[in-house]
Amino acid sequence: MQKAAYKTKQQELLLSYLREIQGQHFTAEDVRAHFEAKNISIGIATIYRQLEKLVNEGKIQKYFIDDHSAACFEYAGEECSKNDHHFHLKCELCGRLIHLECEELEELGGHLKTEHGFVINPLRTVFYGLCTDCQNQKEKKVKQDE
Amino acid sequence: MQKAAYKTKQQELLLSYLREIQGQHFTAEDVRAHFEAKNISIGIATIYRQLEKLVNEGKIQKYFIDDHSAACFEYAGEECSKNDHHFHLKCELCGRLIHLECEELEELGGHLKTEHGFVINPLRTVFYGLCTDCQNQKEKKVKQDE
DNA sequence: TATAATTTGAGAATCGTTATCAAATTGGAG
DNA sequence: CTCCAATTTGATAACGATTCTCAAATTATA
Repeated sequence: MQKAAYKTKQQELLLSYLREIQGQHFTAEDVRAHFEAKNISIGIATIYRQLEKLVNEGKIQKYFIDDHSAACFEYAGEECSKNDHHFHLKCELCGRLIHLECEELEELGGHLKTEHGFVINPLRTVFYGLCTDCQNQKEKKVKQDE
Repeated sequence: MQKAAYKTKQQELLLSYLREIQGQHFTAEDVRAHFEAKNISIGIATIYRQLEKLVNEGKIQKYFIDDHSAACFEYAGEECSKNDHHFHLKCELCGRLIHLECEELEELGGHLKTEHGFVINPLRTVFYGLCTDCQNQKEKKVKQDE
């Protein structure tokens, strides 16, 4: 038996905010700050609860980007959230999170499945490394240090 | 100027333990528990400090596997620690962490570099998904629920 | 409008990790 | 060996993100 779901003001407020910032990454604290700035009071516990619910429903994604810092969420939109299988690249230097849609990367899933018996979850998997800009910056820095 | 490095008992104890569990994953807490069991007292702060130092020296690797749970370390051995570029698969159901050495996966690095200008860091990147065993278990469970 | 189910939110609790700082240890120099 | 300065240790406090608790508020329903 499913729990009956009660609709609340807080849930609606959150959803409408998500639509506003569609495609952007945000933390629970970002949400809290947004509503505080608008003089709307929503408890942080409620925010975490609702975000978790939305994650479980597949409506938003949750990423663990930085070591032990805040979890990062993303609302990709009503339609694409379930079918959109893009991967994420995270630059370890500038912190940028890059969306990546790539056939070759999708093939990777097939390879892991057939050769290693592992079914990858693109919603959860993040590739860490250096983006183009930061590679250049790093080179410069190394030269400076020499 | 480099800080002079003083050798301490605690450092030696830690290193010899690392050699014991070479290739296995462990947390700071695991280390503490190990020494407690042997009635050797090493402060948790020291363990964290030494592990961090070894990470910076490239002697051990640090992984962020589970959401906000403890960081996971690994000592791959004196020789190979720097060249060893294996990836990790993490099963979201049973929590198992799987080492994966795979040429095709190494090619992935080349592709990301040439096509997307992104240099991947295998030490940091973890593939999430389901291992073979858990795929089967999950199927069973789904059937049960129907 | 009364009732029961559900959600909220303030604040406490948790947990891994880092910071603090006095006390202990280390490695040289004399 | 002994003294000294540099470094490391460890108990404990602090931290920050998140979860828990539970009474009060809100919601759907009869």
